[in-house]
Amino acid sequence: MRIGEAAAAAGMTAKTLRFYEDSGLLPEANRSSNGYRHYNHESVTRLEFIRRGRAAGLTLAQIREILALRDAGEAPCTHVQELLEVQLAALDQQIAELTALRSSVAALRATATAQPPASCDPARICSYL
Amino acid sequence: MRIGEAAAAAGMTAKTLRFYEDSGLLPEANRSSNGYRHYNHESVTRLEFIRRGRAAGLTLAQIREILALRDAGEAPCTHVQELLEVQLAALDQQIAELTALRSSVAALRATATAQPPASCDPARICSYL
DNA sequence: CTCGACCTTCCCCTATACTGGAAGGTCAAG
DNA sequence: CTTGACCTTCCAGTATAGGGGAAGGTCGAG
Repeated sequence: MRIGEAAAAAGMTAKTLRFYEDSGLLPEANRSSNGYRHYNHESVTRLEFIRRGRAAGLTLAQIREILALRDAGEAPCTHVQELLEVQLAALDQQIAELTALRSSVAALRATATAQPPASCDPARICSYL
Repeated sequence: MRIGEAAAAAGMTAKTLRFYEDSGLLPEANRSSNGYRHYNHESVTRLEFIRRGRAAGLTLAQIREILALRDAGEAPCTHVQELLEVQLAALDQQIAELTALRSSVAALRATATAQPPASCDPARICSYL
């Protein structure tokens, strides 16, 4: 299949496929005599792998690393597990920080709501914020 | 205090402070007669707020919006309160999305961990990801 | 034979959040 | 008086993940 079809099958654009090829996530595509890239089912599987990795929050660099291991004939499973552990820890950290920030903003709102309307003088900086 | 000292106090670089000023996250700094910016404790508090927001995954645009509420001298307080509500909702949304992503990654890890090593066939893309 | 939908390469642009470095001014210490 | 550590502005580059659009080649349908 040609690039547009493969891209659609993987839920991406042709532009993205060329970008992935340039970025080393895809091998250089086979070309027909007219120079068109063509892809097979395996290519689409690889693209879906990339898409799922992105959806899981992996960077293209991380995905490239996994694919490189696979292409070298080495089972990436241990490496994938390590990457997932790292990703989980990062997410936990991020969620904790965001939750703390939410508390801060909620406190601001609580203070703002508790202010008597009379203190809301447009000429003043709303100091409770 | 001068820019380097304020930056160090907030765990940033002087470059970043100038960038934040240009980006509208900091008001134009007061200058000494020699043109040096100078800052006070309040400035550092603001910088720390920004840093916490960044650590929590907020964009500078989001932080700028929250800070604009702090600075909203002319805004009617009801409007300020509305904006705080919007910010809170945005934070809740962001926390929900991160939490969903975390579940997704945790599920991937669980599947990966449960895979018998024998199924990690180099000829296959790790199908559990 | 032309039309439209594809495809190609090429280069530049987007947004985010800085970072580096050049060229020059300021200031306290030795 | 010079040195070095600051500070100033301005211009340019980095990394990420693509997107826009030009200029041109290819192909099946009408």
